Amino acid sequence: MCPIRDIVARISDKWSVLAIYGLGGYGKLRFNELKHKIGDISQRMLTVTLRNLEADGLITRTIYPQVPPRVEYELTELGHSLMQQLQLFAEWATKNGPEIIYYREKANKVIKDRIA
Amino acid sequence: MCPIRDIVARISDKWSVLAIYGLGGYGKLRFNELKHKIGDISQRMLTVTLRNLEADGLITRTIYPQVPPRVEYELTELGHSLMQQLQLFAEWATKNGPEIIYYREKANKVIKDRIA
DNA sequence: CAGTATCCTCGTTGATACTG
DNA sequence: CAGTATCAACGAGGATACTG
Repeated sequence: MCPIRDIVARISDKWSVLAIYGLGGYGKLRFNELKHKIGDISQRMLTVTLRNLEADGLITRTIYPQVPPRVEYELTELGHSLMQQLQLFAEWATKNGPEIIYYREKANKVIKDRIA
Repeated sequence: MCPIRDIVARISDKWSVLAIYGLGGYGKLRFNELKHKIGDISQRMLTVTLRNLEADGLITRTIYPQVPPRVEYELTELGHSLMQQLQLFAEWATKNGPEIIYYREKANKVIKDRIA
């Protein structure tokens, strides 16, 4: 319905963000290189995520007809634009994250106290 | 592990964003007022979402000891700060959303063509 | 190497019913 | 009014095995 809600849904996906960050920070990457940068992503989810990002015009997928296969992923201009937005948000999170964590732990403590 | 990832996870939640937007746009709101603004959220999910946001110090929850009960929710300063970040992102989405939608539909078309 | 195909689990969500 | 409690369903996501 709402277009913004639609975009946010795709963007807010954990794996999408990590993939974009990976490509944004290192430029062109092969499948397993990116997988290694992200670390704890399954092969399946990386494939799905990359296909979605490609369908949205955020990354390009270049296949080199070799054996063994070589596929490289890279942010498009649109992808870089999004990356910059994410970067802005990351700065906010870095600055305000500790305060949120502080409140969150304080709330947890209350719960623990109730149990005890 | 990563604190940013942690914050993003909470922020990227669909209902959290909509609740923050509701409170950001209308100021102080009662439970059912907010529920109505959001529209398609279940009572349960609104309760859960608001509790989480409260625990993170993003909103305040004020109970007025009356019958029937009256509870008001409002963004904290931290919540407003986050709201501004979301606003920035919304602007980006408004500007670039159509392009993403365009690519996405084009990709869907290809898939449909393959099936046909 | 870069996937695809399958299965299976686990968490999130929604519906429903009840309450201070 | 503003919840809480419970349950059931659904789908995202992980593990594994196979392939061009």
